[in-house]
Amino acid sequence: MRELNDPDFGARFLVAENGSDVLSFIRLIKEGASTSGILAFDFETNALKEDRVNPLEDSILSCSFCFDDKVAYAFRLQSKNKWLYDDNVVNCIKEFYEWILNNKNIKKVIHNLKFDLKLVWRIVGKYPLVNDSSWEDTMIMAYLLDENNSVGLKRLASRYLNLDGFKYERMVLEVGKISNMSSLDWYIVSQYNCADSFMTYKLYYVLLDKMKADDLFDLYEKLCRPLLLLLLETEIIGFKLDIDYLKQKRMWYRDKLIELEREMSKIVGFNFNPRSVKQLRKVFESLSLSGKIDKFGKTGFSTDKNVLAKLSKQGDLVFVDKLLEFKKSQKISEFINGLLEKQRDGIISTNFLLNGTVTGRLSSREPNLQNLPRGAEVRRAFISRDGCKLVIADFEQIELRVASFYAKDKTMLDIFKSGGDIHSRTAIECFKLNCSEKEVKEKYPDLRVKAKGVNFGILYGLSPKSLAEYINVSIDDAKDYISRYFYLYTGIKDLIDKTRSSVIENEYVENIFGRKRRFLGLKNLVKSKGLNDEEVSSHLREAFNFLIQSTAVDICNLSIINVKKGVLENNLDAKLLVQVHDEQIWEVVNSGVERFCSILKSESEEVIGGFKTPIDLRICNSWGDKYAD
DNA sequence: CAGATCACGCACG
DNA sequence: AACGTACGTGATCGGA
Repeated sequence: MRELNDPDFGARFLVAENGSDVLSFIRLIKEGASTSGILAFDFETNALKEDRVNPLEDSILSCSFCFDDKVAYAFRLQSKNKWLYDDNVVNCIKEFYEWILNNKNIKKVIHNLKFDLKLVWRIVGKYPLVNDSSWEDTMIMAYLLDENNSVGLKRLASRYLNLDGFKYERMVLEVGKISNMSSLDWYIVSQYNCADSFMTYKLYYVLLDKMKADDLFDLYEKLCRPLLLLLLETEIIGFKLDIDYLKQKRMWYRDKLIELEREMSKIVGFNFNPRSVKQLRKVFESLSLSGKIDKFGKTGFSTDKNVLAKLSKQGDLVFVDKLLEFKKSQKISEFINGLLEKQRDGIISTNFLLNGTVTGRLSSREPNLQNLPRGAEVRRAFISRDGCKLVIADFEQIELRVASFYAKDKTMLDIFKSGGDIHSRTAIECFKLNCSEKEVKEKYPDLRVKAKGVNFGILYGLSPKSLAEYINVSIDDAKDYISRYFYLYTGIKDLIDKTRSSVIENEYVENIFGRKRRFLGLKNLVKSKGLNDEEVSSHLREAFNFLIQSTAVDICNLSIINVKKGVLENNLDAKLLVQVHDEQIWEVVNSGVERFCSILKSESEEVIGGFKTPIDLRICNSWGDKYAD
């Protein structure tokens, strides 16, 4: 055993040097954690740089533990995915992690919970479920307290604890000069590891107090923590892919892109790379098309698909259409290639971030499963495992419903209550249509689409100018439409005004679940620059949109948690595979599908008492089935 | 010459 | 610019 004390931290950092040290550490930690009721822990893996880390594959180098503010323990685990100890010690280590998993009387505190629990899963093959309240994530706690700043452990330590965790990072980098931890001096890594679990331990109490003071504890306990554990399962099990289909499509698109490239070169008269904006501009010039483009970026005129679509409308331009086709195929093939690269044994697993947005939405990374192209082309590859179905649920127009809920707008509430068509109703009012709601869809489908744009645009805080551009009318007409909209839905207008004045006064907005979006310094900004300043109005738009977007997504996520709890209570086998904001996909064993669907309905459609949020529910074999009409 | 960074474009709700 | 995201590609630039 070696002692690497840190006077700045005021703590002892103890490092095991052999198997018997490990065994005695385990005894001490069990004893200490049982007494204090809390255990912070942290793993180091072989990748130091955040963007290269993969907890399902990287080597698990070491772990550290801290159960009071005096001492932290660290011991090594593996090197190149091989255990460093004999079987007896390895078994004790595994048993120790099982003990941690099973002991619900001890609070386990981790910075970035899902990451470390994936490593635990690799070691013992188990993970905690949604209803286990003995796990805490300081990263998510910090995020709820301050969505505007970094939630990195070192930054938090300096912000909240006045500790310089960065010094260890500097030491590690100094010794290593590279980002691969496995080649580093072990004692430096251990010190670093100890510092992490020590800081996590200390941070927990500080953040807990702050959360309670800020009324965020409920949101954390009822939503964030269960969601973390639920998504842990989602990420561990992954989504099954039809690999043969994807490989076939990859080939098909490879040929198609080459062919399109050839055809375009022939028209233009020289070879060029259609993926390059710079080369594309030259091509446009040589075809005398550049003069018709009125959209510009920092480096020249735009060649994006909207520009191309405009050009295409002006005349019969084979080249432009081929380029549009090329861009679309190029994009799809990027998705296909990405999936094939990242899948393992036919399973694709994403990483959901709970702190990836300022609105409480999740984000999805490596790969992003929340932005797959609509339609069956790519989504057809996402299939259920043998003996299972996919149950796909979509909340219908949840953001507009949330707006009507806050606004208590009678007109809008009535439309939703009676199952009316909100877009048609808006179209009638804005465009002075003289027909019934039902007739709009048939008689004026294009106006209904525009009204849909208005409905969503209002939630984003759209201006007359942008509306004018969007639906191609004069700014005066757009102004007229907007005032008609607000005349029809008076409550929405009031809600927007109320939200604006309240965010200026308080410098934050808060939704019904207590989630906050903070705008520090807004009051002074308004004072010095006025309400029409671009920065100010952008904050005000964001504030209103936050209220709607955050509430909608909190409802969706709470429904997921309720459904999963119902699944466990009823002993069903159903696992969430992916969440795309207002869409959830579950994998359900055939025999339980019917019961599952009724649980899903009952747990989703009234998350807030008295406020209905209906869902559209489908039973599918693949994600693409949704689009097969 | 590998790697970081920017600009662009585009996929989703 | 009408809110919130992730990411692949090409071009460019400066340091090993």
